[in-house]
Amino acid sequence: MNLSPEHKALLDNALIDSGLRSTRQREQVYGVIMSKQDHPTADEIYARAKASMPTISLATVYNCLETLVDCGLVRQVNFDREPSRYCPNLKEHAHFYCKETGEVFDIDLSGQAIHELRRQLPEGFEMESFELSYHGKTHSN
Amino acid sequence: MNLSPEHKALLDNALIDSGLRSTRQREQVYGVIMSKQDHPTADEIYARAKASMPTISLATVYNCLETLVDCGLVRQVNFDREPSRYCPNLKEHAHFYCKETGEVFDIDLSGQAIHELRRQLPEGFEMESFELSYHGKTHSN
DNA sequence: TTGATATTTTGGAATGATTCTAAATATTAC
DNA sequence: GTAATATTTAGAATCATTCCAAAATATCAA
Repeated sequence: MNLSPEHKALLDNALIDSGLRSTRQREQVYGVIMSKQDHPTADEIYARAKASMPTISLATVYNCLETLVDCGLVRQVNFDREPSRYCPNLKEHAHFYCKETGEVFDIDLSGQAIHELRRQLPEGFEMESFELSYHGKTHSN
Repeated sequence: MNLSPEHKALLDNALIDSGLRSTRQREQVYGVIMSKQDHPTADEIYARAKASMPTISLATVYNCLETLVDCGLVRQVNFDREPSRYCPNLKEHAHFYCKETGEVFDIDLSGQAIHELRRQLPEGFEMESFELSYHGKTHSN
């Protein structure tokens, strides 16, 4: 729900650019993702979306998520073969997965680090994107 | 099949260290993975293993793969939510996934790059492993 | 060897995230 | 408003993987 005017405009423009329609459900799903800085699964997004739109279906949540990812408004993040998670942070960044709690944290990457990553690719490999995930534990202090 | 004596010893030691038994099936599956420098899925490993052990079952292939991964003899590699692949290369390295052909390539990482990756983690994040995968296209020349 | 015991293998059923389907509904352009 | 098109929906289907319980095998001690 409560999508800020900026996000609403961002969404509408992205949809129009892709020749897609603006719908209540797409707004709702986008709103759910933008309104909390975490990494929910489709099920979690479904639960949050239903809170203020009780008729939305899980299939629609999946449809909307695919649309949002394709439009570049949301990032899909996978850890091993666990259910996909969705990330509102569009900056080039990495993720840290805590084995103890299952929590996921965004990790900022320095320009130097990103440069170094690109540097590793030999001739003939044309990178379009990369995914970097750390696994481990977090100290609670 | 045809597991080299070195690999056979490696496997047996690793199994004993973990309190597990050496079986024909574990040897077979390990042999299949070590005998070709690629990134097969469980299905592909099953097909290759059956060629010289027609009675092996898919469930056993999955069991053996889990064992080998747990023993640290083989790496499990995931791209998005595609079927898991298995990698004989135990060096710390990255993967390049070609969107056009579906091929997977090992990418060596310099010590500097690995150091830079570790450097990105703030206080309180204790890394145990990382996964880095590049997506893009490969020039064929 | 020969059991006795624990582990492993096996085929088939179960699971669970995701995708598909086809009908109902909403959005857009005129 | 109406026609044309896109989207939503509930439920069925998919498919990689895991679970199950029975049969086979490996290990160990005598």
